[in-house]
Amino acid sequence: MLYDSKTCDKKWQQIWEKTNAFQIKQNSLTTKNKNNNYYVLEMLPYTSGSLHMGHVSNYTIGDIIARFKTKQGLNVLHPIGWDAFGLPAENAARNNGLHPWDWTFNNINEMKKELKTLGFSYDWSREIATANKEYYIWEQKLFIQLYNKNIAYRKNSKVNWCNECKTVLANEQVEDGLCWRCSSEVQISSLQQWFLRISNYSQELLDGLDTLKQWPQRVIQMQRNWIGKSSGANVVFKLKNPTTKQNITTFTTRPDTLYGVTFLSLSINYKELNNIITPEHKDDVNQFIAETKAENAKQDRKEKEQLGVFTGSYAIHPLTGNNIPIYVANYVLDEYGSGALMGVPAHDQRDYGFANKYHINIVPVIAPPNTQDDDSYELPYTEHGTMVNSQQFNGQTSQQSADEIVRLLESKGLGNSEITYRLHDWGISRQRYWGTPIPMIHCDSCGIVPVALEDLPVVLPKDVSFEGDGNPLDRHEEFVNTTCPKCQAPAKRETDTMDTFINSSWYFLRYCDPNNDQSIFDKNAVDSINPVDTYVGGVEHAVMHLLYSRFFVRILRDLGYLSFDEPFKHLITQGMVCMTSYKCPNHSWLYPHEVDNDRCVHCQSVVTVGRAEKMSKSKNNVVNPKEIMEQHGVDSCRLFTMFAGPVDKDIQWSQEGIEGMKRFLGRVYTLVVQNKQHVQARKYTTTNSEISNHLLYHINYTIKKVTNDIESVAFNTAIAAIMELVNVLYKVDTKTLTNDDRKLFGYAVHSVIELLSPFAPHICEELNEIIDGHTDSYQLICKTPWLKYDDNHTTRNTVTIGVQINGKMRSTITVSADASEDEAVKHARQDSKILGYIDGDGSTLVKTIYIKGRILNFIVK
RNA sequence: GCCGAAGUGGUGGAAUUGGUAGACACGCUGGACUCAAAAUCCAGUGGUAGCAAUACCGUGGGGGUUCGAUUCCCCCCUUCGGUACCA
Repeated sequence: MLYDSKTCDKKWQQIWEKTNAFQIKQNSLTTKNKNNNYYVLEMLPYTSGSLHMGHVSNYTIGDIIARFKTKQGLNVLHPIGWDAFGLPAENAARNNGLHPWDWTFNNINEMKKELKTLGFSYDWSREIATANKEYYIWEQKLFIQLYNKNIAYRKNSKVNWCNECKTVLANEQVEDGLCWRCSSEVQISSLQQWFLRISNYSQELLDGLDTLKQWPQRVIQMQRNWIGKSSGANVVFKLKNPTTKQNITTFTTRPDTLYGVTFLSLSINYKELNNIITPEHKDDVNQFIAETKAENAKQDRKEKEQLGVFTGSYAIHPLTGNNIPIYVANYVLDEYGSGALMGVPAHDQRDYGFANKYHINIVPVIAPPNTQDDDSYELPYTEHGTMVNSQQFNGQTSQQSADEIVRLLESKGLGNSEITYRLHDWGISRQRYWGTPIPMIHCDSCGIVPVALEDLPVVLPKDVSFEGDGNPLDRHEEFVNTTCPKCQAPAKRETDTMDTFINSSWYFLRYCDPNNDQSIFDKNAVDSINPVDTYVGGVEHAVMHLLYSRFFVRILRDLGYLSFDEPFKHLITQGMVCMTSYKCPNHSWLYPHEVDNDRCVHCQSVVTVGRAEKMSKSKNNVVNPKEIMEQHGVDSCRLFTMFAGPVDKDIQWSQEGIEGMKRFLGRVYTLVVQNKQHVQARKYTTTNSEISNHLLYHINYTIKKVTNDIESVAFNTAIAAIMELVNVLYKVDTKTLTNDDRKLFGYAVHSVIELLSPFAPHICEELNEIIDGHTDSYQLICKTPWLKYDDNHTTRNTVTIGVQINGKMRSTITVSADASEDEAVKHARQDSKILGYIDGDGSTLVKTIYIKGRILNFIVK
């Protein structure tokens, strides 16, 4: 190895920093420059303590694009910051006695140091941390505006409650229905909490998905299903012996199946339930409810058997007047629809199972199309078809009948058409310390009153105690006790803080104007470079973070802060970095370096080698980026994570793999340094010699391939193409070349550095300096323009195509790229193997299929 | 459970959108260089049979469409991500 990655990495990182190579000028963020501005963003890191390989791969993807777009002449914004609020900081405080503030900012310092040794092209002057009051003041101001517009509101909602710890538990803190800390049983209790009306935007968030042409289809699909629009109808069932004035309203997406309703089922929390159960069924139903609640608290997501119990009451079918038994069932959701379902066992899988179990009637009302009267068909039949057993609708198609049945119900006042969404309002209250304080005050006489704007920010106090139960803010007298802004009477401050997803729903806008202390951000600056052109992050954020950000941009738009609809134009979701785990029978999980030849280095026991899975500290299957950088250099590591596979797939860490990358970089270094004179004398010329044509093809083909592959985020194949070019250049014997061809060869070698520079920026800067450092025109390679290609030289003149007999590969022929079918057939007929099949005994050629440049297929009989 | 993905040699992966399966790497084998090793360079490398030419098999499993399927359709298996208070 001729070059020393350690000193080289550091040298260029310092030069980039000293020359402010990646800072973008604030005055360039004006809508006049919109076409020349480009925004590359990676999801902001949570301040967990140290970087892991997932971060490295995430930020490398963004960095490659940022460097590529810069070389293409665009004005690139590439910022970084910290997602600093959240539960883990509070857990650290309880476990280690470290204040969340200290824990978080120590972590930021450490991670920042590590990030800087990776040489990413960040504009560090725009760094933000969401736990700073300069950041969260704007969330508080916004919250008050949303409260005044009735987008923020309070309602009762359920939480996991641990009676032992006297605290609300996150879902993550509940294990098998038990508190993770004290293992006591978790209760579900109800609290007044703050919500944002994201449901007002359900339809718009759904429609917006159609405009996101550069998002992965799977993410679009997940969001679409998450919003979960269904069109259908409300159907009202009156009670047979009314014990309450309330009718039961059910929601159905299939009003066409109404005549097949043979039971109703209610959720265990149905509000009128007590009035519906008959006295003789009370004990059964109450026992069932208790069992179901216990079962639900377990939170395992295994398949649960559909269970129910009869209430003793009957409803009246709105069209037939039949008696319909009413059940309570464990599979009815109370958040969706009205908490009541109409059961149509003949045409719904779940209802069918339920009816069979409890011996309820099954009445088919839709037959598959073209079914004869005496045909039998399998139930449940869930498709559309022809109406049967449905009075005047018999014989019609079910699609047509659906509308007519709804109209009939409407005329009787027993139903209406309705659109529902699965998406429900966003609960943003957290009964926790480490978050943005919700700027509200509870006054005995005035009720809920927003904090006066001039009193913002409501600063999160530092002097809190984590000894004791619940939210530390509740015990902070100074914080809690305040005066009502309206009547000046003593009042209590809201102690709930905001969900951290709020912090990450708008940070990308603040980067555009991070130091503004007059306003959340300058509208012109934000409009000049948004939506974010390329956004890179994990697919685990497909729904929540990415949906909340889309919601926030719409809120801000409607308040006049910006003038676009969608936050992210192109979304790249990257996979996880995985690693094999090793377990020793005596020493539990081992680090990779504790394993030698599948044996534990401590006790020589044979270790269990697990499948590669997400790197996690608990399994010791982690590699520390810091050590890798020191051992192998930044560029090898970047190259490995990008070469290991497509960016959106999980990659498996491998020691051998990174050594291979190091070897490749060594080859590049040697190639350039050994041919220094030719590269310095480089010139793009053509002499029409064989070698000249050969080089021209490879130069232009590779530039085109790498350019297109970066545009389509296929970094693994881009790197492979550069490797191929390097292999080709190694085979050239420069001694036999003419002077002109040698200059072209120099150009080819130089193009390797240019093309590789977004991927391996440090070594390419070094080589660029070795070649051109002494010249007047020298500039950093991160600033030199991206290479152009000549499309006349990106394809070969001759191609080798396959020759098939009846679709089976039998031979290949080499013909000119645009050879006609006749020419190709003529060539193939000179091949004795082929000839044997075509003109062999008893075989006749019946058809020839020729696809230019691809395949020649003879069909013989 | 529900929603969304993935499955190709010993390994990671490639395959211009239905057209030569295995590019590029890792590993392995052999060779060159060396007193030797490392490093480097060169060559070979899907499986089975064969000295070879070649033949057959082969993209998680089973079926289908097609002259031709890793690619399109149906069924199944396994693994992973999300599931609204982890971020």
